[in-house]
Amino acid sequence: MNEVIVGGMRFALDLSQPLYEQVLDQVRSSIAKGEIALGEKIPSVREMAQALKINPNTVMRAYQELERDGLTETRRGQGTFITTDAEKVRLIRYRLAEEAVDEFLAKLGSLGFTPSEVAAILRSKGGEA
Amino acid sequence: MNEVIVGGMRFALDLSQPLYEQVLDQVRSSIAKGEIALGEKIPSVREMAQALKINPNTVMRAYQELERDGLTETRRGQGTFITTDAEKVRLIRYRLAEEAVDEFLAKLGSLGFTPSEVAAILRSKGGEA
DNA sequence: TTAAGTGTATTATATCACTTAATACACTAA
DNA sequence: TTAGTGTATTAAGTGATATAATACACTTAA
Repeated sequence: MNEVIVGGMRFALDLSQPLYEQVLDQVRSSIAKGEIALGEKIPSVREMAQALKINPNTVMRAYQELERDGLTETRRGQGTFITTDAEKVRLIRYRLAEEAVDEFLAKLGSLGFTPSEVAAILRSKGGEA
Repeated sequence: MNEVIVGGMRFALDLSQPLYEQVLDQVRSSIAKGEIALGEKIPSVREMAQALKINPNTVMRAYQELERDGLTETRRGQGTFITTDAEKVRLIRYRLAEEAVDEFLAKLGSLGFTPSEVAAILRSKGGEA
């Protein structure tokens, strides 16, 4: 398994993807799902790095991207905090969903599947869709 | 644009992805869509490389992966040909679709979307879904 | 037999993204 | 003052990707 729980978030890092992306995705996912309360402090760069056994610079890269997205606010000397703007979280969550949908439809389209065929596949997988 | 047509396939290479993957995806897509007839010969490694202005080794890597997937058959001294096994093409096409669906559902799930919400987003995008 | 065109293999080199390491600085709170 | 924050810098290493230059085995057709 190799799972680590830090700041209420579950990490299972592997080598299939850049580490900073995995950290970024996990934190973003926790925010989007509302598993972390707005305004809450997330683990410091050093604490996260030590817990995940990766370099602080790698954690920094993930944290900086979160701030660029507006999902976190960093306060020098204090730490990194989830934004208190619920609307911002909602918008980013929906934007990420749209990107995933577009990418998905493009990929299925490149395989020659029509929209109704896509719907049929989805029904056979995810329950009702 | 920077589009190139080779062997009836349209290529628009960029730097967002490995070149060999882009070549692989394009050829595979053409096969899956039936834009290339079964048993048909595709451009030689050297011809493709010259047309796309990339290294023959890079084309080779894409062609070898196609053969490993069973989508092509290579005949030393003759060239690379699309498989004549329609069932094999059908299976691989569906396998790729399933992979895309699983990845898509996982990503939306990590953002906290329920299956019905996913369906709603799809309806608002791709027509009916 | 020869020549041209196939797939294939090898070796070397270069570049880039990613990651680590070590260190230092600015700021905040106790 | 001290410990814990975010942040910046410089150096180094690794692996994937891509190119370059050659060479070899095979097939086809002249």
